Amino acid sequence: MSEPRTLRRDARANAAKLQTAAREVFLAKGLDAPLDEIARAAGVSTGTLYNHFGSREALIDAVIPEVAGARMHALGAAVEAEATAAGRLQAFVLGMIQLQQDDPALNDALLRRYPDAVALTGVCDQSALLGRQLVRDAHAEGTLASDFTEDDLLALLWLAGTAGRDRTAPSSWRHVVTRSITSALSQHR
Amino acid sequence: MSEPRTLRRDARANAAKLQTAAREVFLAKGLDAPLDEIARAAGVSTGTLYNHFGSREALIDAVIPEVAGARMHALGAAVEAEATAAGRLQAFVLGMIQLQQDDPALNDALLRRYPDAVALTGVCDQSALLGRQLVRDAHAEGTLASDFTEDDLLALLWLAGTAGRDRTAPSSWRHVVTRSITSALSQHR
DNA sequence: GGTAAACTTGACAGTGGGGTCAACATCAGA
DNA sequence: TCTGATGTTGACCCCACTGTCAAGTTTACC
Repeated sequence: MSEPRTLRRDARANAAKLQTAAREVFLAKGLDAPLDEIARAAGVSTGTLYNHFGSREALIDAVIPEVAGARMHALGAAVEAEATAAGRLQAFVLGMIQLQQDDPALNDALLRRYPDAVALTGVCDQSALLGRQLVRDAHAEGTLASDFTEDDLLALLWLAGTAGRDRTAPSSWRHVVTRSITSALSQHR
Repeated sequence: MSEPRTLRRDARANAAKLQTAAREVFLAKGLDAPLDEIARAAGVSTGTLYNHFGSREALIDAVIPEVAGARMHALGAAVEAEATAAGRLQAFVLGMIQLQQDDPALNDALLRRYPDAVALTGVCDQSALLGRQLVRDAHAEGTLASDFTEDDLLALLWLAGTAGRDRTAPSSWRHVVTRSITSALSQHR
């Protein structure tokens, strides 16, 4: 791969089929789905997959950032709609948790399980930055306990993501996690 | 295995070496350590390990409940020493988290990663019962928010255990988790 | 329609674990 | 000391997955 700038028609079709299959399989099963399965779903051999993408990370990067970006964008809009910094932070946290639960791939992305997927990592970095900003805003507004730090927010989301990945998690992990943020938000003195 | 009630001297020695090795390796690396490694540490082949114990679960059960029981017992004593139900609950949570962090094997046990290790599961059940009782006591005492349930406590410990297992966990997960219980304890109206 | 370049295939090797078994070794007791 | 019951060995098979490559197929262009 790489030298010829235009792919042969069949090759282009295969690449497209692979991307479609990858999107589906990744979204359904998470970013650690067997590449085998993606190749099979695309009706192509694993060799072809490697020929086109060379690594799991590259395949992820070719497919997931777009989806993740769109989802994050939508969440960003919902967050903006809130009137107060406290409201925005809460909307952000609940929205992120929702995204993580709905979509194993996004969850894996946010947990940074594949740091070599650079494009995807970029999307996550942005969302982390947004989260940090929301924490700062809420602090400035005086509606977030000052000992709830930016890192605490990221840890909270990490916990939620990790719990969401694990089928053996007791279901009330949600209570525990959300209590942590809501209590920090209601302690505005 | 099984019919002869007295093992040959060398066989007994091997079983003992295996138990010692298993204790060490399990405590150091968690209950999912390769059995290979345990056999090697005992100076014995994997066949011998299987000959004596037949499965990972059986080996775990032969070795870990004793340690786990002792640790839990010590924690129980420390908890008893507290004057109030709130104090006992807090001591229990912090103590459990400490145990989970200090000892991957105990952590795996409490997360019930090997439910077929029945003896071990028994020990965990007991500690769960103690936790539930402490929640009920604190509710009765009026020092624990009534929407913090027994299941919430178990979920909290599950979260802590899971975070502790994962080297990629952001370190402030501890803040997040402990805030959840401390806020529920300080909301006694 | 023939040919070279581009592409695909699938069998294969590698990894890292679980578990088995026929052949070999050792022990205990007569 | 000899023998058979008891134990042990480690090569071997299994699984699921990653990644490679020589041989075969298809396309694009003359």
